[in-house]
Amino acid sequence: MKSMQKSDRKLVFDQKGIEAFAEQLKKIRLKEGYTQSQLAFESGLSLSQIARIETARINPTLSTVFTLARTLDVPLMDLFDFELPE
Amino acid sequence: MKSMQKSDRKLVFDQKGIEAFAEQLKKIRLKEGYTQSQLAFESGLSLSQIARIETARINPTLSTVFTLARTLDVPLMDLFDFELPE
DNA sequence: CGGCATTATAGCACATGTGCTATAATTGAT
DNA sequence: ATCAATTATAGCACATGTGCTATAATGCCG
Repeated sequence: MKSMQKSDRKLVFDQKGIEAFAEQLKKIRLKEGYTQSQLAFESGLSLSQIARIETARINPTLSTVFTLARTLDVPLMDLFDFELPE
Repeated sequence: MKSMQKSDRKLVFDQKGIEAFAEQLKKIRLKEGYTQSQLAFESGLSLSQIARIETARINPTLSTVFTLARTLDVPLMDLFDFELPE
């Protein structure tokens, strides 16, 4: 049969970049002294979402990242203070 | 009938933040001397997507933003060098 | 004004982000 | 090794990001 093929148009999922961000978030979360659970609660994001981001399973939206920055009370730039791979 | 109601769980769409980012992207795109069309072509993103981002109609993903930063050849931080509203 | 480039909208199909809930796996302290 | 806290996975439903194509609106220069 013909199917099960994925569409051929390539969507954007930058695994390397997403991993770099995951690392950065974790670093800052720990530095600011939050558990994933606390961060989830205080931000209003779901715990599963925090975990998925830190394990680089998803490609979060800007709004989500903005929420994280506000909750962690760090300048937005801090979350992006890393070298973007390739 | 009962429906047409939106789900009550609130998803994240940070209109203010998204607008601030839209502005920042446009500023940098112009400074680097790109038209939306060129940026779309060189990045591999669709032109409609670029327009939707700069008019703050959508909430882009990190991967999309990473692609933009690479194409514009600016450090990631530059795209986030603005004050996050509220 | 006319014509061209640029930007903005729109609608569809498909892929995926997000919340929710539950469960498993890992870690740390004693 | 046990117990508690923390982190990671999983699956569902729903909302929405993205590519594509086409068209409209705007800007700009002659």
